[in-house]
Amino acid sequence: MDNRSKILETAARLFSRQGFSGVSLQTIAEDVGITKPSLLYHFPSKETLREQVLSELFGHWATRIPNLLRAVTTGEGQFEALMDELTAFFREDPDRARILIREILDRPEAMRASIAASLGPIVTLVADSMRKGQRSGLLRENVDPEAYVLNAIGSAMAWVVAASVVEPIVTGGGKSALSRLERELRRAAHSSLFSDPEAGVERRPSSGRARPNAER
Amino acid sequence: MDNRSKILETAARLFSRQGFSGVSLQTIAEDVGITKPSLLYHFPSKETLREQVLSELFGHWATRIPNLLRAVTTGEGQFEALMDELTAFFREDPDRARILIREILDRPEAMRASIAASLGPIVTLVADSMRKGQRSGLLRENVDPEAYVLNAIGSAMAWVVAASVVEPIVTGGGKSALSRLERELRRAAHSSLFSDPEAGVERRPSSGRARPNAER
DNA sequence: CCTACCGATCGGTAGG
DNA sequence: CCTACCGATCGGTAGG
Repeated sequence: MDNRSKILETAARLFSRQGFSGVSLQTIAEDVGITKPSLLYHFPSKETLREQVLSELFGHWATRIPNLLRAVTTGEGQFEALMDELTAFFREDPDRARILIREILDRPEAMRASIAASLGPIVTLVADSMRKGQRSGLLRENVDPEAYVLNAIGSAMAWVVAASVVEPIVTGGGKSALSRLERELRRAAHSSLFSDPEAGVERRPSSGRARPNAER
Repeated sequence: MDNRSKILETAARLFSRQGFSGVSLQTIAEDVGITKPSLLYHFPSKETLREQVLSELFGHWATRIPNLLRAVTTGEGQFEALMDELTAFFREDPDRARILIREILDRPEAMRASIAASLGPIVTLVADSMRKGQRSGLLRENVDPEAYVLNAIGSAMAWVVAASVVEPIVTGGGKSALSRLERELRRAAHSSLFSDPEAGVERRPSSGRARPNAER
C-alpha cells in the first residue's frame, strides 16, 4: 500500500481513538514510518488531513447507497435489509461511528451541511416509503418517519460505542454486549414500527436472526 | 460564585465543545478572568481538572437517583416517570451528554468502571422491575431488559447531540428537531415495550405529551 | 521523501 | 492569587 493510503488509515485510527486535537502529526508520521515533513508533503496541513479522512468515510458511505436504494424499493423484507446495511456499516469498522461522533461534537456547523447532503436524500426516500406503509396499514400511523430514521441511525452509532463500555452490566449467557445490544436494538426498532408484530420479517435469511419472538 | 466553581463550570463548557485536549489551561483561565498559575493553584494539574469536572457530572446524576427509585417503585406511570427523568437530565444541560460521550471515546477503560458503578445498580433495578412486568403480561416478553434500558440511555444521549446537527432534515411544522426527535424517541420506546399500545400511560400529566396515538 | 529549523503554545514550577 | 520562567512539543517551512 502506498504511503498516502497508510497515512489516511493511520490518521483515521488515531483520530477515532484520541480525537483530532489529541493526535500530533509527529505521532501519525512515526506510526507510518516516515518523518513529519514527509507527511506534510502528502497533506499540506493537519486540517487537510482531517478533511481527507472524513471524505474517505463519506465515500465508504456513498458506496452503500445503491444497496440502500434496492432495499427501499424491494417491497419485501425492506426493514431487515435496511437494518442490515445500517448495522453492518458500523460493525465492520466501529471507528467510523467514533469519527463521525467526534466530528459532530467538534464542528457541529460544518457537519450539519455534510449530513444534510449525505443523509438527507436517503432519509427522505425511506420516510416517503414509510408513509406508503402507513397508508396501507402495515406501519403504525403514529410513527414520525424522518425522526424514526434519524433516531435509528443515532441509536446504531450509540450502540457501537456503548458496547465498548457497558460490558460488565449487560454481559450474560456468553453473549457479548455488542450482540445483545444489537438484538434488542433491532427488536425495538421493528416492534415500534409495524402494526402487526409478525409483519415485515418474512423472507430474507438475515444475519442469524429469527423472528423477533424466537428464543430468549 | 467562587473562582473554583467558575473554573469547573467554564472547563465543563469548553471541554464539552472542544474536547479535553482541544482546550488549554490558558484559555480556561482567561475565560474565568484569572491567570494560568492561579488556575493551577485550585486544580494542581489539567488531569485533576478533568476528573473534577467528571465527578461533578456524576454528582448531578446521583442527585436524580431518589427520583428514579421512586419512579421504579410507584407502580403506575413508571415508564413516563423514568423517561421524564432521563430526557430532562440531558435536556436541561446538553453539555452533559457531550462530556460523557467524549469521555467514553477518550478513555473507554476508565469509563467502563465509572459507568458500571453509577449506572449498573439502577439498570439492574429497572430491569428486575421490567421482568415483573413481563411475567404479568404488561410488557412484551421478547424484550431484553438490561439491553433495553442501556439502549434507551444511549438513544437519549444521541438524541441531544444529533438534534444540533439534523435540523435541515427533520424540521417541519414549526417544531424543532430536538422536540420532534424526542417525541418519536419516546413513542418508539413505549411502543416497543408494552404489549398493549394503550398501557402504561394512564395518570401522570407528563411534560405536555398525550397518549402516543394523539395528534400528528 | 529527509535534515534542519522556526515561532508559538503547551502543561507546569519557583517564589512570592 | 500573580510575575517570571521552564523544557517539551506543537504545526509548519526552507531547502534540497
